[in-house]
Amino acid sequence: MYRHQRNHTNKVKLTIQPLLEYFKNYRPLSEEETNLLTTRVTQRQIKRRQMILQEGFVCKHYTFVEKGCFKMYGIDEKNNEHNISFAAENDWIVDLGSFYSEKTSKLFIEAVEPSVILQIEKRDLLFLFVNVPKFDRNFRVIMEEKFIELQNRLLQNFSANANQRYTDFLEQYPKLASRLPNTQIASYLGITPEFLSKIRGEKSSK
Amino acid sequence: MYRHQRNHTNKVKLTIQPLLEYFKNYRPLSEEETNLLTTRVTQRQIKRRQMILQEGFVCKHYTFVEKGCFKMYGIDEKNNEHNISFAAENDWIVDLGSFYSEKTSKLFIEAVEPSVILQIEKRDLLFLFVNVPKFDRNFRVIMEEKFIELQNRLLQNFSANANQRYTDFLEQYPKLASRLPNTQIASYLGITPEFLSKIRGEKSSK
DNA sequence: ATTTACCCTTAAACTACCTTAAGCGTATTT
DNA sequence: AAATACGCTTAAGGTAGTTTAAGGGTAAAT
Repeated sequence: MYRHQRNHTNKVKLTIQPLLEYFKNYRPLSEEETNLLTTRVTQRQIKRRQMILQEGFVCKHYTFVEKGCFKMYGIDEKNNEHNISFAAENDWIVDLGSFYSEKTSKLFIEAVEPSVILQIEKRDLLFLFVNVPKFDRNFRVIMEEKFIELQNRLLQNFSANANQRYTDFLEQYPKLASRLPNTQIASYLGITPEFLSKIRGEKSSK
Repeated sequence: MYRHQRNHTNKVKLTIQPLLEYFKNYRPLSEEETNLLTTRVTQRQIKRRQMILQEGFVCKHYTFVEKGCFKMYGIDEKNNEHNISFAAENDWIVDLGSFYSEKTSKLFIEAVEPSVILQIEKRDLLFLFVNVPKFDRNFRVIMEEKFIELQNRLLQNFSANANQRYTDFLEQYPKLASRLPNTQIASYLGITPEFLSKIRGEKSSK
């Protein structure tokens, strides 16, 4: 009964372990660094379809996904959603532009599954960057990885057709592909759900 | 006559000043840090259309543009070029994925103007990251900025049509727009030169 | 100085992908 | 348990952008 660990907000008993494990892929944190981090993150339980960022608001948190899955998307003038990214377990999600500039975001971040997250506010993250050089190091590497991923995606969007992009998505993110509805995948690929359905029909008939 | 400062390679007399000025936008380098950097960069003069990276080779250098302009692009199976990015004065250009993984690149980096660059090799950059925390800091911030820029571009490619994208490009990069041929801009926008020409015709007739 | 390569444009035929609409099955909410 | 919203599919008609081809202008290479 997780109700027992809930207070009147959506905060839950803090377990930072997954984040520490995650950092072991980079430069692992010392005990002291862990303590500095622990006092500066907040753990939250998020319901399906709950938004942790809405268009018109400033993105106040850098979010680490412990459990569940999120999508970040923008809405165009015809009211179509366009998925910029997904984030499942052990991944980050944030509108970095809004977070640092403190300007209102044009994006939404929404849970596609019931989720548990760790959040850091800007002042706390800056504190860590200033006082723990290892955070500069780790986040430099993390940002480099994210940048490479994003650049590959951009190139693929230019040079491959929808069928190719879908095929490659299935290969590259099999776990995401199996836990997300096709509508969400279509939006990520930059096509309509109807067209994805057609592609799927053609593929399976082969 | 710059011939006097050239040796048998394309190296020229080292002037690192523009890079130091550039770092003043972040955490400026001390004299000692400047010395460490200076011994680890190589300055080169690059001719128009000369390539500093070709598909099938490992990207060995992190490149800072002192003068001139470069494009990075991929070629699809129909032999069409797709411009991923441009870099003019005081900007970086590198296939980050290939640079760090040391796997062969799928990209080309080519000078679109006669250029002067500073290049750092991987072992030297890693040396700087390890020995000068300020480099971790500066490149973390640089990567964050690059990531934000790229993410905005991806979103725009999904949510705006070619006309919009072209209009926004002219606004956002007026200097690039005036020094690049339209064929290169079309490739960056993800459309054919013919279609860009049509868009331009429609715009100017208004 | 001449040649060659590149750049821009126009236009007609073509295609990948979108729009709209409708029907059906299955989660989710009440 | 019923109602509602969501997800997937099919299909017809529409549009943004491509392809191919051709001509003329300008910059680069020899």
